[in-house]
Amino acid sequence: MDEVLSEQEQVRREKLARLRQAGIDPYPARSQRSHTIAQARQLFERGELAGDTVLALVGRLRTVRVMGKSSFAHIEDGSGRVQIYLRHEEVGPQAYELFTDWLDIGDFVGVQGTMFRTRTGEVTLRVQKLTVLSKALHPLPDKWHGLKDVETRYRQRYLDLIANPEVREIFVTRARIVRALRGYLDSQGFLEVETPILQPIYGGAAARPFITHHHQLHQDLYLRISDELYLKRLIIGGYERVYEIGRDFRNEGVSFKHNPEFTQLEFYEAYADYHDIMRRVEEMIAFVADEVLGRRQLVYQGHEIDLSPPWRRLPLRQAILEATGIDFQAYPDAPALAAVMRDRLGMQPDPRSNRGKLIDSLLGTHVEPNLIQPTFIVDYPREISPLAKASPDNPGLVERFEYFIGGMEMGNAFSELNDPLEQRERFLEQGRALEAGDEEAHPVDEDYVRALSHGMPPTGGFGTGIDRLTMLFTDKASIREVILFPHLRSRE
RNA sequence: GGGCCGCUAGCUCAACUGGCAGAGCAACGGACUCUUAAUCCGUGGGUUGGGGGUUCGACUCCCUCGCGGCUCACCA
Repeated sequence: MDEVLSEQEQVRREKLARLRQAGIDPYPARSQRSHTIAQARQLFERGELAGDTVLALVGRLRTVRVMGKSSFAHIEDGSGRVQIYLRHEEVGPQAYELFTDWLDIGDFVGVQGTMFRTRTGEVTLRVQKLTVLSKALHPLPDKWHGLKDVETRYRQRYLDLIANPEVREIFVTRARIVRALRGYLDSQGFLEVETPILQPIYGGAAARPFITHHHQLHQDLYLRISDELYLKRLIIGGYERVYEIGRDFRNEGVSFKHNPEFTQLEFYEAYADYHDIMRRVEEMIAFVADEVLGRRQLVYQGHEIDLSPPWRRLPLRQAILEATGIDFQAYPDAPALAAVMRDRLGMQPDPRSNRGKLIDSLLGTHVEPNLIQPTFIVDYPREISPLAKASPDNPGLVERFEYFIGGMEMGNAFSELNDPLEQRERFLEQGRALEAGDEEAHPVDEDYVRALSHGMPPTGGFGTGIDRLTMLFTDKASIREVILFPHLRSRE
């Protein structure tokens, strides 16, 4: 493998070789650390360090200022940054030469010394001993402008994290959101479970799956598109409250709010209906806001949003009527609805769409972008909701809601269909759609129907995208900003 | 998949109507014992995303391929 090295890489390789010639291991296994940088600063600033206390700190060199026989630099560890100060007469000629000639910005070092304050007041470690912990062979991005190239930021996220501290914050916030969700659900008696990612039949959402293969079993398997059908089997099994936070995979287009793999929270609650779930969801999200932000108001893409319950509940029919003037109840079949969408709105609906899909596209194009404040859109068409219980007063609708914040769909829920015979009928309807070319229709899942036929209590279920919640809480317009390693096309 | 925009030194960006590819940071050499985007003097560094074409001459115009961004379609 003939690597073409840039000038700067060549220089660093030469420094590496010189370190080794001098008997210095540029990649030692062991390091000495008495405090994190944040701890050291705190102790010093509180006056809790005797002036002669020697601390051992570690970190990456981020800036270097050599001024003849003394030098300043900043090192950074996971907790923060601190300035270090080296004097030739204090560290000796060998260590001083190591610092000025063989080390570079980006290298990891260990330093031992005492804390003091410079004339300008900056807390600084006066170095007595300096060691190399890891030599970097590639230069860091510009110290002042950082790393801006979006493609490099995603492909080499570590550089993004090094150069752009605010990016590090995003993923701290993401972890806190997940922790808060767990905290809420655990406190409410939910059991966290893990269900299969490799599934013999996919289901629980309208999406094309990724397909893989088990060689020994000679069996095609699907990466799950949702956790739903397994979690409901656990309700059947007698757990009354279960949840799972995990990765789902959908073989669909990539966009600012879609990544092929994404993280979803789903929970299922026996003896709850979709009204109960709405109350729980608004309570849960408000709890997350309290935990993560310390308040229930946030700004998303310039919109001030208040997450305080109760959230608005708006029937889908009314939402579409208000936004478009079209009452979908007045159009009992797909061709009639498609015609009015064309004539009145100038839309060009896919002629293969069923009525439910047409209604859903009206929601997506004319309603969703304007749902800035938290809103539950309730009562969806039956034909796009094969796992939801029918509405008692309107057989064409189901007890389902989606919730929207900041113009984005954040999650989906319903009173779960627990009539096994009706469930089989719904699957058969889906099967016909699948055969007719709807690649996102559900396949028939007889094993799930059998599970239902052993009896599932009335149950409410809910799913929400962790990635989109993180977008909301970090004010990011693109899902790639909240996924550490978003999917990108391979190079070559 | 369609449309638009972009890709120039390790990083951030320039380069007029087609006329010698440049700056700052980083790097290298030198000066400098309280600097902090250190400063000062000097030096090197380019397949201008890949390939092809037009032209006396291409970063610039044309074709094509790759990757990315935005957007539409699609997508709970």
